[in-house]
Amino acid sequence: MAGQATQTRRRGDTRGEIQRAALSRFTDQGYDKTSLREIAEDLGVTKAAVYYHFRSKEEILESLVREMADSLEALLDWARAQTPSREVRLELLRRLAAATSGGLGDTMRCVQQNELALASMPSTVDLVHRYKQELWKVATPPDATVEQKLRVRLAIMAILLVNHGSADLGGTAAERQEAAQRIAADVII
Amino acid sequence: MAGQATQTRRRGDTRGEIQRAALSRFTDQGYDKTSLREIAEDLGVTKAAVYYHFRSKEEILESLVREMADSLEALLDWARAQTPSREVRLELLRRLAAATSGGLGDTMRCVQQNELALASMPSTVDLVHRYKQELWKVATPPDATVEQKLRVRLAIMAILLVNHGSADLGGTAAERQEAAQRIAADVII
DNA sequence: GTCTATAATACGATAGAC
DNA sequence: GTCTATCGTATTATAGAC
Repeated sequence: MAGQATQTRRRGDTRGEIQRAALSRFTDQGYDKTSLREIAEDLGVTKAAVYYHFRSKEEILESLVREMADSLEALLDWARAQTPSREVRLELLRRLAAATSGGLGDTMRCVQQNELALASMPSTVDLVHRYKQELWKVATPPDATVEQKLRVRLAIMAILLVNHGSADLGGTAAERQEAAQRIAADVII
Repeated sequence: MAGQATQTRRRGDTRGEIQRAALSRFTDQGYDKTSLREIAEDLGVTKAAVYYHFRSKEEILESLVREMADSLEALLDWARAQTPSREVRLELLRRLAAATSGGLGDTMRCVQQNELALASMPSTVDLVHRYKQELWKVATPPDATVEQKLRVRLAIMAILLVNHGSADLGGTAAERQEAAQRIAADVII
């Protein structure tokens, strides 16, 4: 998957292609187990070419994390502009599901899968942690108890969970998404 | 943390010490980012000494996975001997919480944190996958819908979630555990 | 922008002395 | 059972030609 091996080395979006190849590899085999040689060969260039577009391997992952942060920012901005209520929180979860069905979902999955690798990257550890906290915060009632906070986190996990893997649950992707929304609505106070 | 740096190189449980040091390192920094040199130095020996007790780095992680599997087996055996009912499933979750409060929890956390590294280890990928499925299976009603299956997985996640990290939820560890049990009871049909 | 070539380093793993 | 010493390999990253 992912690559295009040979030929087709004509387009001028090498930087973007590197990001896409890296996203795929990082998600499937992990950041540590992915070498720059693999990424380069996926698009038919050499390692040195990759180093023209990114100063380091870390910087590739960092660029993906920043894209995720930017996408999430829009969602957070919307939520912060609302008056907190249960209906707003449920709408936030619906919007999160919609957003993570697209490209944002792939990046979030990559970030999630490589949480440990990111934890030892000074340039991104704070960013990842901050956005996780922010998402929890806007989805949680202001006066929430410990149990209510935990409920919110589980609701978010339900949404994110069905966006990848989970095919072994059976049913279609749409059915799984609807099930996750029902559970989220049920678990949130 | 974890280590004892120098001195104290007297006891005859080097194999166990290697496992403990590896468990700690693998959990905190990840399997890939942990070198055998680090593990060896944690207990004040050399890499070569580690290779006397384990044939490879993989074998260390493998030994931890097998210990986890053995601990889980007891839980699964109990569950399989019961007549499926909601009360039995809730009791299973209580027993899971109790088991994962002890040493099993540390190993499960390590396995969870290194899911991606384990996925590329032929010797353990099947074992991990099998035990995850088995745990889901015994906790799920025989005729469960997609939504009910998802609910069971979330209940299990709630239990495992509060067993590590989650300190930022506030409250004591016991309070978080009780909250998780209440949510599990609430989310399970 | 992409190449070839290579430096510098760290790793997993082994051999053989003690 | 632990040591010293080392092998072979792969990696990240750089220098300089084109």
